[in-house]
Amino acid sequence: MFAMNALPTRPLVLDPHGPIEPCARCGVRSQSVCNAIPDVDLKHLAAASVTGHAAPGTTFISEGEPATAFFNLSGGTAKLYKLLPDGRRQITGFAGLGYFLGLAVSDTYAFSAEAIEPVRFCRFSRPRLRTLLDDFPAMEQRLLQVASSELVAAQEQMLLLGRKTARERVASFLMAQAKLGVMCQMPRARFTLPMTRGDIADYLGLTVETVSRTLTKLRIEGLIEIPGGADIVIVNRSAIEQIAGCLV
Amino acid sequence: MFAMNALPTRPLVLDPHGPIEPCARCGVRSQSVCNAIPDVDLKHLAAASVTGHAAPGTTFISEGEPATAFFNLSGGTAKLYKLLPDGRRQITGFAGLGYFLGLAVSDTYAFSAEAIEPVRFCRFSRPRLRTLLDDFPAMEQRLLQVASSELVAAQEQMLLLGRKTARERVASFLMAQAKLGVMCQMPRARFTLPMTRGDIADYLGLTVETVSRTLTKLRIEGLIEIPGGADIVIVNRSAIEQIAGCLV
DNA sequence: GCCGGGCGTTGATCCAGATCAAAGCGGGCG
DNA sequence: CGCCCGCTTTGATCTGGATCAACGCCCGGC
Repeated sequence: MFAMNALPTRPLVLDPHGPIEPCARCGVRSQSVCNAIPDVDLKHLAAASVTGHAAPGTTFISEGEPATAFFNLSGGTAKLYKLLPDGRRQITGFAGLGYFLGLAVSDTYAFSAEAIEPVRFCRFSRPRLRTLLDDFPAMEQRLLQVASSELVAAQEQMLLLGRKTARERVASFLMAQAKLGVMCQMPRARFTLPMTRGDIADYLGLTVETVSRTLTKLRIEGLIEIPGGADIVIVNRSAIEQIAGCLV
Repeated sequence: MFAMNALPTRPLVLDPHGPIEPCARCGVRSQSVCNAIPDVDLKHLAAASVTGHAAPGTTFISEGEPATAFFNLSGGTAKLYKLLPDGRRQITGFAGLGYFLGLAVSDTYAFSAEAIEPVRFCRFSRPRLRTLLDDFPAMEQRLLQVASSELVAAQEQMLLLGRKTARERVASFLMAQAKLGVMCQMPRARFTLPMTRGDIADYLGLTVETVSRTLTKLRIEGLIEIPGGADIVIVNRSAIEQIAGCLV
């Protein structure tokens, strides 16, 4: 809950004698809004959603289309973006494991979502989710938690887009990627970027050329290594953090 | 609710025979999350909050400080901003009537808030609000609605900051200001900006000079008029909308 | 093996907006 | 009333990142 105590995280260990239901065996339930539903009620959760998938390059949510459903990612990564009429694109975020997609007040999606790695998801129709939320206020509470933390992330991104230099943006991005999925732990020194340079550029409000040049510069300075185009090794974490300009 | 039907808006008309309580007489209840609380329970709402105010220039929320309370604005306007260590500032939004402030997952505020017009607010301590939300799930639902729409606005602002030109940013800003508080109606052709050029610059990711020059250019082109420094008249709305690049 | 296309890098040049500088212009206060 | 200070505007110049251009690499299809 926004600034309230976080709900306890459900351990990944599964009860082998428990019900054999999709949701009970879901590996990402512990990381998603679904863990607000108690085990005994998982059948309602399973009944409210259908699973699906999207191949890389596939757009499974289109900005402006009627918002008929919500998605909960159970595998892969997607990019979320908005377009200007002339094709300029701003990626507003990358959605990974457990990410809940589709929060929107209006009747149409406010952004598009395209898979960049093979994506698997649970799909909730609007009425189904509404019913589910009415039955399980804890899930609504969890959604508010999620929305609040995304809001904080969005504000951080506004600071980046409005006031940081290219160098600071790239450093911030690298630190954020290093910390991905490693809650409350040391950021990983090595990781693989699932997105292209073009995606990074559209996320950071830069051009491909600037992203490439900036990464090269950091590499030449010995702050990072780039073994393969997509792999990054943070050699000097504190320097990158300092360039990033704040915690992030 | 995110993409669900909006809750009915409570009419401003007050029952003269109703209870004489601060919340019952609150002029902005109809526009705030408080209207999720039914009339008969207003005494709980009133008991959970205390009113306060902040003079222009006063910072009443400081980024990084312990998040001890939430605020609901009942008068005036505030700017919300984040700072970089060297003083660069990004205004993430302006909070007006009925705006709910303080949504944050962590224990500290993620942004600062400073009054730009005399601000009046209701202040909820965290435990009090938690109790209130547990007692009135409808209010939690309303908060999720609010958070979702702010998220959409934040994404729109990311598009602006990452991909729009100065001219497009200023035009978008003017359209947004024209539409402020005029839900589902025609935007006002004339309005007064409560913030300085510097604030606008820090909101749009530009400098004061660029904001000033861009406004002057729009004025010379006959698209707007600027009778006093703070007053704006939209002369050619469709042209401004077109420059803004999309609905906004 | 060869070809083609997407991605990434690097170089040269350009320009929108930043920076530096200075002059109006109110409006509050002594 | 007049001064002062903060806001705004305008002008001159500079520059970070965009744009334009070209090439290398990898990989998948034939």
